[in-house]
Amino acid sequence: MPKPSIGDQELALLHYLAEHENTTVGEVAADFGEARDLARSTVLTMMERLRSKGYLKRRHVEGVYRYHTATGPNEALNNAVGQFVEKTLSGSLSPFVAWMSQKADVSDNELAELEALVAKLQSQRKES
Amino acid sequence: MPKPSIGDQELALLHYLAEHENTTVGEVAADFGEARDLARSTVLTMMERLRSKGYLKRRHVEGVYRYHTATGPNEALNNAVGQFVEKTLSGSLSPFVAWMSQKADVSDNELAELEALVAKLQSQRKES
DNA sequence: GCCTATTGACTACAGCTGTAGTCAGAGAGT
DNA sequence: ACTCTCTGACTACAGCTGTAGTCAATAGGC
Repeated sequence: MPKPSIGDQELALLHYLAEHENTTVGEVAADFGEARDLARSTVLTMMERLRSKGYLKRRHVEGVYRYHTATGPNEALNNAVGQFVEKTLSGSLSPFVAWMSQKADVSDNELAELEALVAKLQSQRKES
Repeated sequence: MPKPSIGDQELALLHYLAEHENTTVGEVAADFGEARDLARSTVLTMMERLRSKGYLKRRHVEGVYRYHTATGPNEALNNAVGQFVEKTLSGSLSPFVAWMSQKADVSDNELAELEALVAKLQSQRKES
C-alpha cells in the first residue's frame, strides 16, 4: 500500500488522534471539532476518510466505534514530513533551518531534541 | 494582502524560480517542465497562478515576459514552512526532528546549518 | 411504548490544484 | 505574401479536501 495523500486538516486531526487513542467520533467532535468550529459530520467525514486511506482503524465497542491510528502513532506524521520535504522543499532542509532560525520560538525541549539530533548525525558522520 | 495558499507543485516551481530569476515560460517549461513531464501550458498556467497570487511578477522584455519572484526569493518558502509547521504539525517541531533523525541523509552542508542553528539558539537562550 | 439525543452512513458541493488543449497574435524565414 | 514556431490568454476538467446537511437506526429516559 502506498500512502494516499492527506490534507492539512486531516493531518492535524490525525495528529490529535495519535495523542488521543481510542476516542469516539462524539468525543473528537466535542474536543477537536469544537475547538475549530467544525460540525460533527465534518469530523466524522474526515475520520472516515482517514480510515479509508488506511491511517485509522476502528473497533465497535459497546455500541460505538472507537478509533485508533492504524500505524504507529507517528508514522503518518513522519510520512507527512517526508512528503513535505520531498515534494515541497525539493528535498533540501535548508528552508526549514532558515525558518527555524529566523522565527521559531523553540522550546527548551525542542532545542534539546535538536541538540540530540545534531549529536547523532555527527557521530554517524565519524563512523563512515 | 494575506498569503494565498499554495500547492505542492506550485511551491516546487516557486522554489525553482527563486533559483532561476528572470526566466521565461519557455525556459522554465524546457527545464523544470521537461524534467517532470509537464506540458508547456501547464507550466504557464502555474506561473500565472503564482503571479495572480502575488508570488511572482513579470516584465515584458523584448517580446517575452520574464518572471521573477515578487518577494525576497525565499519568503515564500519560509512562509510555506511556517504554514506547514503551524497547520500540519500543530506547531510542534518534534515530528520534524524525529523525521530527520530517522531517515534523512543529511548532507554535510545541512548538518553544518543545523549546527549553526543549534549554536544560535543556545546563545539566545543564555542571553535571556 | 413514545419521544429525544446520539451515532453512522450517505450525499452534496464549492474551491483549489494539477494538468492540459486550443486559439489567436507576433516574428522569423523563404 | 505564406507558413512555421513561439508565446500568452483562455477554457476545461477531474480529483482531493474542507465543510456540512439529512436520514435512518439505536439507545436512553419517562
